Amino acid sequence: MIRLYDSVDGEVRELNLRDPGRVSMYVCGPTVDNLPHLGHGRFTLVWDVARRWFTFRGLDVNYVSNITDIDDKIIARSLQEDRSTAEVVATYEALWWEAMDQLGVARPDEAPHATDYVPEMIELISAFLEDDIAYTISDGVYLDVSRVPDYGLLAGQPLESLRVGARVEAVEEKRSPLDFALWKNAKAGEPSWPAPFGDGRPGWHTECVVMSLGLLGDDFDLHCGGLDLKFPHHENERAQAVAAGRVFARHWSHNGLVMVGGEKMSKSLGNFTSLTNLAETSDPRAYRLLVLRSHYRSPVEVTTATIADAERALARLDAFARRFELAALAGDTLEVASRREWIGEGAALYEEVAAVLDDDLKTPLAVAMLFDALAAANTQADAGDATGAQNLAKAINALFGALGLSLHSKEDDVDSRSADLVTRRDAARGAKDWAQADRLRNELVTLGWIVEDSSTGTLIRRP
RNA sequence: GGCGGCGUGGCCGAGUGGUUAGGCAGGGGCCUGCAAAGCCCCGUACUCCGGUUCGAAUCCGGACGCCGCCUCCA
Repeated sequence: MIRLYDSVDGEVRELNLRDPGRVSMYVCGPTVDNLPHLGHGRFTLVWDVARRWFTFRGLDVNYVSNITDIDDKIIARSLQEDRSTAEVVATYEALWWEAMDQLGVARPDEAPHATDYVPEMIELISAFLEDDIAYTISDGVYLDVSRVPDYGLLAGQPLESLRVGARVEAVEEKRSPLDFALWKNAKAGEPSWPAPFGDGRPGWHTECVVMSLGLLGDDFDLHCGGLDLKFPHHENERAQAVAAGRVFARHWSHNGLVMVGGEKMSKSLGNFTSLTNLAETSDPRAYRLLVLRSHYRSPVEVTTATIADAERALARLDAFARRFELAALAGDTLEVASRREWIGEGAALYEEVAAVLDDDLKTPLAVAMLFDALAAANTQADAGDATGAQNLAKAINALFGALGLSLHSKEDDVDSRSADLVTRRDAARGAKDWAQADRLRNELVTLGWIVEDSSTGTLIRRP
């Protein structure tokens, strides 16, 4: 039984699935108008972990996450870069998937593009106009939120208090400042699609409702995204579904934001670090570990210091993997618990970790338990209980793998010159010729190796 | 102004009515020819003021500070 916080109820409750054993989840994806930043990294990591965990527990997960490929920002970028919106989209979408691969975020089962769903959006908007739920003004078509029962459900506020808080009205013709654009009339030089209510392009809130319902069907299980999308984006998605008489998401879940210097990281504040830059300056697994060590709903401060902290913790995990010769897990294939062996203390560990992860994905607790288990396995091995330690180590590896974190004990390619130096050093050490052994060690260090002595002789690895 | 959330040891970051979260850093020890790496051990913290309680960092009230959303944002 999986329990998860629901953003509408404001409490943790059992994940009540439409079809038992199957999870349909929709995660609001990026607008590809710029380099993906750490905030995007967090939401993709958080929901990747959720997906992996559900799968690990034997649920059949259908994971859909969109790519927004038409939007004001994309148009602005195409003007700025003096090339077509299609080229802008191609560039930044490629960078997006590259960043996802580097983070070890598994590809969604489906990654729909907004522009592939324009006919469906037009159909929906036409129906709204027919029912007078939407209205046309000079620059486009808007949804009349007063026609939507329970508008404000996600915001946790009634329509009236939202209206009071609404900021400067951009379009005075709107009936209410809260009414939002379903369709934006085409301007010269902008991409547009023909529609009975005028050529133009879809508003942001319309694509997600069409794609989520289209691919997952009515009453799908889980709608996820960053906390900053809760209102108005998700509110407006839901408003359209309700207005169309469709049953929308059974559960809503939102991840906390990435903070930098106490402020939210965002495109609009311009205080972002790109994932591309992160991958260049650190082991991408460090960010996953950092994300796992904070609860998904909490804000997390990401700095070079906290990333470096995670990298050092990772070094310890890697050393553990080397000691127990653990297989590298957590690739593109999602792990499933039933395919692994759980023996002795490993089985007990799995029970404990599963209990906290099933309960609102308490990854920080799970990670703490895994570190405790790591120390226990080391102690057992030191005491000579190789079998017990190995069982525990395998479980630890499998559970980190379940969360998408690979403890890789990868072998570095050793060139013949280095291999020769290793052989000669072992010979020198055998002959207790310490001066020669130290000289050979220095040579290896100069070649960029970390040199370690072991019971089987000199070991070298890359930093 | 409305709604939501937060304030924990040097840093990051969990959790909880009374037993050490965990990681990193730091200290000690083991191993080692010396190193390196690794392993083991060590921290008694919870913004402030009241209250409830045998007992609160954990519950309640208040204060102060901070953050998010109400505008595009993951």
